[in-house]
Amino acid sequence: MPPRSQDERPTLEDVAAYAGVSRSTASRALNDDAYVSTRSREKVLGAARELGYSPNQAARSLVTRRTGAVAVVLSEPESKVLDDPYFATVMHGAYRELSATGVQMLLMFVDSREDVPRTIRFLEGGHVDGALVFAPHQGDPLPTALRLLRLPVVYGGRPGSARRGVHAVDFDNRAGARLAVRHLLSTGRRRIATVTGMLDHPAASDRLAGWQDALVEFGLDPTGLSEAGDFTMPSGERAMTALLERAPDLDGVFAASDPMAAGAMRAIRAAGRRIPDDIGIIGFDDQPTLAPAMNPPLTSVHQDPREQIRHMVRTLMALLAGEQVRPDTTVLPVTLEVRDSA
Amino acid sequence: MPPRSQDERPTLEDVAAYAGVSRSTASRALNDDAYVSTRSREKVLGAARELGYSPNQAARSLVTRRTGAVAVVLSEPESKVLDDPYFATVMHGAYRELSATGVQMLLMFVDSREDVPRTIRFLEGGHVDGALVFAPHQGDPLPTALRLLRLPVVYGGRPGSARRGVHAVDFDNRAGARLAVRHLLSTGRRRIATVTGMLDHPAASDRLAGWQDALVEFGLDPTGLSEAGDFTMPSGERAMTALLERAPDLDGVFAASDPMAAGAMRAIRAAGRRIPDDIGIIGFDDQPTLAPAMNPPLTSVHQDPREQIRHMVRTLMALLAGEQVRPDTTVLPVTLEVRDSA
DNA sequence: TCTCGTTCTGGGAGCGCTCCCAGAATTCAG
DNA sequence: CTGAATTCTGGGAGCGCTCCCAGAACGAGA
Repeated sequence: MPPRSQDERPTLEDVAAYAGVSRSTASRALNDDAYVSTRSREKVLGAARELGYSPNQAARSLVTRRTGAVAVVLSEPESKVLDDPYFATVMHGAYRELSATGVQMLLMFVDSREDVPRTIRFLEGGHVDGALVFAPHQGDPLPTALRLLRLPVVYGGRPGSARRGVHAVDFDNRAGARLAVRHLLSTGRRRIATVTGMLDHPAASDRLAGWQDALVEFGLDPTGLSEAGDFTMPSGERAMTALLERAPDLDGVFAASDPMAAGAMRAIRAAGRRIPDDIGIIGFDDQPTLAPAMNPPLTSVHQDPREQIRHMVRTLMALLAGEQVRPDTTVLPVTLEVRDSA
Repeated sequence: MPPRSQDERPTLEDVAAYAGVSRSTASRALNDDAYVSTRSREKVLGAARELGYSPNQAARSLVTRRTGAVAVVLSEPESKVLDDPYFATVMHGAYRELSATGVQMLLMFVDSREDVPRTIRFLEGGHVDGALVFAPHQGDPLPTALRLLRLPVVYGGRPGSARRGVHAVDFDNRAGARLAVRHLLSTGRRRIATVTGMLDHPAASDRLAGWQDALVEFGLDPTGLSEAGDFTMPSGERAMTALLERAPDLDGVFAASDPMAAGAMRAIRAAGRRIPDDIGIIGFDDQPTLAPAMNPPLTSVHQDPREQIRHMVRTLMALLAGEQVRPDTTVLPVTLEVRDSA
């Protein structure tokens, strides 16, 4: 064996030679397998430290057929990902949870249909051991495509093209909406409208359903009090303007997202109505940069993305460990964060 | 060679056999090397498509000593990353740019000093070919640690522990601040305060310097009109309250971030002053979810993170291609987005 | 026709690791 | 003290790929 030059990375062979043992023993010591004497183990660990050894991941995964990496896939149009701090939280949380288990995180964005084949090709290319997927839209082709892969996948949120038999971790959007509307009702309001998100989005339709639940259970008629937005601020403003025109007597609004609530507030103000005196308003998501910064601070339904990602990672890890996990959707609770807007 | 079972991934050998050529020829065809006949190339490409072949990245990088992956490192305390849509934009932009050149993106967060050794170990472990690093704090140990690695690195923003000889892409924070203050001056305001970010952050001190520049060049005295915040909303409110107490006659504020501007607005309102009538206010970053959503919509210094990441990726790619790029800091221009707050 | 240069092809080696297996060293019971 | 069980070790094979090199095929010019 030729002596290895200074600036080349040491290999397992080098560590073994330095420790005076064989390659096999060195490997066993470093991966703490059984059947290694304390003496050898210590020599190997010492040698590794001294030489600054770090295993070549490529060589390792070539033989183990494991990459030690997991993909986090965000299937959302660009604007959504950019504007929504929820995704930043998710990414950060995923990183924390994954790196705690020694797994690397690969980020992938799927902006449009054209990105799907590339993404599939990558995922089936054996670059990752599993995937955490956020693909909330009804028509999203990704979940269908993923079905055909033999790759462990856990979804964040109910996947739009939801078939049975997938692992998913969702928030209780419906209960959250009920919570918001009941709070408005409890302050004496009776004409409560809603601005919905895109209804091909399960979270949006769940929130709409929750709003309706609460009104109906109180004996109120929801007809004509719902207007569609697309989760963005301008859409909230537009929808609210329409609602105010249609039902000038309304005294409460539940917006299915915080930015839409912000838009709605502008419309309300433009119509010369006061918040919360004339109209109470509640958002959803409790975005930490937005909701408390608004004027007045926005009452909003709070969810914990960190908790969601923790569940997702735990499930994926169990799957990777070969455990037989029953495919199911875990539903996480949400709470109401009361501020000044209602 | 035993026949490969249905559910195993095809290898290059399989593709070659299917196409009736050798492994070498198949490899050349797929990597479009020179010296492959059109006939063979077509047969190989057809076989690959038919078998659903995708190369084993581990095997490839074992021999090429290239991983085809780049790390994006965010060295910021958790809260900052969570709250700042800037980072979401950066991540998304980085993904776009990198995947366009066929490079995978690995995300890493460095929340605290304890994360540094783990990060270094990973980066020197040969998992990635290079790194894009955002490490803005003065005392951040990461840049120093990275110096010792033979790994191509490009910084986003002037690295805090800035030594000469690194590649970096920064925004013109100082000019941006001047722009903001000059705008306030142009509307007749003369008592213009500033709420700064953490001053161990180069961007914060540059913005402070720009504010001072503009006042001094106009013959005004900046003394006593600056108060430190930490880029967050509560800190903006606190700083503004202090400023109003100290200088009740002030008629303009330049906040070094949008959330601080939001906080400052609350303080101004709490003091019974009107925006922009009594006091004009300008932020920095032009956060798309925040600035236009505020009441009144916030005038803010606009920067384009996408442009920054594009530059960074381009530089890193040149470095990886072995080009001799002179280490230097590229400074990108910023503009003023005028809305209603000033 | 034969040569020579060019284009193209296939086999072998080897990247750094893990896993298997045979055999050496050690322990322990009888 | 012997023979088995147990613990430990080292060498070989091979993961799937790229790269090198020798040689085959194919022209064009003598």
